Amino acid sequence: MQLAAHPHQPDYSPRQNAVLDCALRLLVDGGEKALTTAGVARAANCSKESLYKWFGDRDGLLSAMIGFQASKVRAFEDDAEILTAVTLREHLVLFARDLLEVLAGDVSLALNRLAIGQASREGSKLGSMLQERGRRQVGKRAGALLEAGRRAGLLAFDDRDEAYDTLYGLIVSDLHLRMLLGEDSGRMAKDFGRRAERAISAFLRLYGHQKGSVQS
Amino acid sequence: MQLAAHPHQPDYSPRQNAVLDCALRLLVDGGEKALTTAGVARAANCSKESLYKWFGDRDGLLSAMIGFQASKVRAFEDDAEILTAVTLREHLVLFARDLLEVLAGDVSLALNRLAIGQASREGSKLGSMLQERGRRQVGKRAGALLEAGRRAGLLAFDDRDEAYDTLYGLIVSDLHLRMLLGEDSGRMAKDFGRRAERAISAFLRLYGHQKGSVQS
DNA sequence: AGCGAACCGTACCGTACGGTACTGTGGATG
DNA sequence: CATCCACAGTACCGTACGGTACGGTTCGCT
Repeated sequence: MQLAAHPHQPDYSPRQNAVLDCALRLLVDGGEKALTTAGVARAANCSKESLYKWFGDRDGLLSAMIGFQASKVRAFEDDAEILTAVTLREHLVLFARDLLEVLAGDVSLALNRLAIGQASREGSKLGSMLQERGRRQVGKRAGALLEAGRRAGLLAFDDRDEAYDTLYGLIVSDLHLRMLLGEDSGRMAKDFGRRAERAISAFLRLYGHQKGSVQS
Repeated sequence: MQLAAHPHQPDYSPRQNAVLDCALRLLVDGGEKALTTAGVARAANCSKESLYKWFGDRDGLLSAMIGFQASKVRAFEDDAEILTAVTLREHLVLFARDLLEVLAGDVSLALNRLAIGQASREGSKLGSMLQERGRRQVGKRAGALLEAGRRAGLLAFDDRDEAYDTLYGLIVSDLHLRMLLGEDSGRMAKDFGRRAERAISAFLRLYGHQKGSVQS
């Protein structure tokens, strides 16, 4: 039998999605402080009563926003093509660039700031939600890529999670945190290409199976 | 009269430092939401009026808290001893462990959450303050270590900042962000040793001079 | 046309917070 | 002892927000 596409997700109506979109825009522009129920209602041309009817309370709205945003990221399945040393490198670099651009996105930054702000009090679940919906998805794509590279004899590692952790660190380092702290993300976005190349070169030197290191 | 030790820092009185300590404790326990002026005054047995007299307003209090906490981290100057491949590795592993433990500290986590939460609105300056006081200090220590390693012929790199960026990424990866998002820092703290060893091994494979495999 | 559900707009309530003003008090100084 | 000062404690004010209630309107259904 066929399972529902998103069993865990309430999957709101188009109207409600539009409201969530407005709420996200509001959050991006003004931070969490600007995300008031009255503000969302005004921006989305809906009533506060409807907000509470649809999302329960403010926390419900926040959770819905995260779920909504996560539902917009496409799975980006890598088709199983024949990997060579060159194509693997290309795929890795592409992955690195995509990852950096996702992390630098203003919506991503705003949601991460929101979840981090709520992480202090117990039982917020926003952090784990973002972790689950965000990083796990990205990690799955990277994991498949690494696995394919190993099957093709191009990569050598024992623990896939460990290799992915190294890959992630080489690509991102503390750049994500610095952007979260307010450093201008647009200014550093022009270095993403060079950074991705650098990180993948290092990763391949660490985990590549061929003897001589290759670089472009 | 004796000059102040830190010209850039207001350098508050002992009483005010005690108040800042109470405020930090409050922030660690309950997050930013719990850090109210009335709460700080109650916890520190002082009056709100004194708080405003000493720190101006709430933002001044937050800045003072960051400055106060930063003033407590010691510079940790590495003495210029003769580096060998073994001692360099030991120093790097020690640095990695220290870095991880600092990042996992509850005060550090709370302050980073605070700064990130304030980063959305313009002109907060808290993020850059934390960046300046925190990472720059750590980076200076690491930079000196890397430089010493290069002078001793044990490391090979052109750009010190780039090498440090790689080192940082290998050590921390997304662990800092995950802790900021609420993941239990205590549970993962027991892996810091293994993680530090792993990261330094990888770093030395990338930048070590004893074997081949070096290029720009 | 009649009806009811969904919903918008707004007014309202309780609360909590940032910031200010006032009063009392202990302690130093002359 | 008289004076001054820094401070604690508290009461107070304006505001803003989360959440609720209610009247009016649209729209689909019978």
